[in-house]
Amino acid sequence: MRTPDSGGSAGVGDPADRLARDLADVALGSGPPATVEDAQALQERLAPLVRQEPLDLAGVSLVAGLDVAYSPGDDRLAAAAVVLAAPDWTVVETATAVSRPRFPYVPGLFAFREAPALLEAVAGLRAVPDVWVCDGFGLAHPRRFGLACHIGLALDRPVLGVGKTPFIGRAEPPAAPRGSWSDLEDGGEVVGRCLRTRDGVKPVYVSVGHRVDLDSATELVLRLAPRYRLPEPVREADRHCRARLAAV
DNA sequence: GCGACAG
DNA sequence: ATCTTGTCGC
Repeated sequence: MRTPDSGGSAGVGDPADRLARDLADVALGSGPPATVEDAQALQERLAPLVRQEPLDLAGVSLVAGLDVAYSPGDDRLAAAAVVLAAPDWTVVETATAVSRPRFPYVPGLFAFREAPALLEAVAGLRAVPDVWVCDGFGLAHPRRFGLACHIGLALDRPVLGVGKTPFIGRAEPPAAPRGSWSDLEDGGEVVGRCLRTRDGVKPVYVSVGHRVDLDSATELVLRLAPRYRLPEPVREADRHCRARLAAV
């Protein structure tokens, strides 16, 4: 039985566990931070909890994709969580949630806008994916704690981020062939990878969210994008959240 | 100080 | 994110 002084791995009284609960509270609606400063401080406290570790790709049979779409007319937004099965990435389950943004769009604080709705959609899923793919960044973030990290810690599952346009850092253009990549560097450290998923087509940016490493993330994204620039989970999630919004 | 800035 | 036509290329 676990007691407060039993020591060892994370218990409910642990600092790490407290932070994880703070994050879940924020993400699930006990209210966003009151100020930009509070939000940034929360990210700084949580960033050290991100873990990078190899992911056994041979054991990956279910992959989830997450994305959000905004309504042109009103202030609604729709989040989608989709699950695809290996090896051909057929969609096997989808869940969506419609809500309103509770935090303004501030570069770097993106997650406080989208994570609540995304986690609401995730809660409607029955499957247990082996790894999750977010539309956005993870460690490639000013405080090394982007959306993919928020989701990763909230779920305590392997998560990686795929961005379409550069946010922070610098990367040399990868060679033209699909599979070529270059380091995305910021402040003297490698925070992600600039990866070419199609011959001669604009690259994507891959970064670690939680419980994966860059090599695993890169290889997985490549496998998830056999035909289009963006990985299938992200494309499907994008398709579903838009459809949900259109479906009044 | 100024510009840049995921979705 | 969203507002937006046609067009070049595989």
